[in-house]
Amino acid sequence: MPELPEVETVRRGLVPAMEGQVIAAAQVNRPDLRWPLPARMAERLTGARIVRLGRRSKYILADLSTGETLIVHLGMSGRMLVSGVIMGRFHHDHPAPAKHDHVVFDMEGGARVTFNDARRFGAMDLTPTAQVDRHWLLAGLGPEPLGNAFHEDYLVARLRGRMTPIKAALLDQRVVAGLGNIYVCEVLYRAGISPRRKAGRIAAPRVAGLVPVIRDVLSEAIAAGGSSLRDYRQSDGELGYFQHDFRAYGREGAPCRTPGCVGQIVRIVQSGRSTFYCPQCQR
DNA sequence: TAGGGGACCTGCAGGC
DNA sequence: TGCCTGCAGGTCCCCT
Repeated sequence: MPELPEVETVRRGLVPAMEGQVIAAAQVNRPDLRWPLPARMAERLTGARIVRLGRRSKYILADLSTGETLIVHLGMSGRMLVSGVIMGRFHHDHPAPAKHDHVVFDMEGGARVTFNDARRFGAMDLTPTAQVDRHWLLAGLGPEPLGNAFHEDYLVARLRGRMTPIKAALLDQRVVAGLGNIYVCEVLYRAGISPRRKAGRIAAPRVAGLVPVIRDVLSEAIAAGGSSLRDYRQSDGELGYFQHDFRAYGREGAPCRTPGCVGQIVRIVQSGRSTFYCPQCQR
């Protein structure tokens, strides 16, 4: 799935087409995504202006003039595709409907935003904007990794005593919100920490050292437009480029890129998820 | 309470 | 060419 950098890239791609614009029509083609879409969603969205398009973790949040916020999660294969905008100008040419186009937003300005999700792991919900932080999907999330609440002391304290592998601990959205399988692999590779290590057994200075690495990896990925693997595309259909910078993920059998290391990247399975790391230099 | 694994759904790649 | 199998970026839920 799109992880934080991919979701942020999608959000930025949607801003010109959606922020400040009125939803002229919303069409629900299939209401049974991961969970059923909210009741009368099309009616509740039609005529609403999107006041602000934000993000929390891997969720896109569209604050509406009606006092509600539309929460969108892309799941593993969800896309928000924009049509009808070329070089910042609106027109009314849209591609033919495609399989898995589950929700379509026609904006008053002429843009069309289509939510397409083959695997239907994605989700949408509507909730009062004033209470969005208390929504059950968002209430338990940890701090944003690029925000001020995520710092060295926090992470050291949060992982103290935890006997789960560091890989699983960083994937825990209650610890830090927005990391997924790919970027956790990259972070641990750059930090030189084995994904098998028990989180609570890693020395505090090394745990603290994860914070700037996490920030760097995510910032670089956002700057590159995310990474395009299998299902993910940006909102304009373009590919992201960060996958070209992967040092561990997907490189099973390839030589380690750490200077002076003669090891090879190996793939193991942790909690049913692929983990890529170098056993030589990740300790 | 924490941790591990299964399930959800569909498309794609690779092997036969 | 067609069928079968395994795998995939997330996250909830159940069991231990």
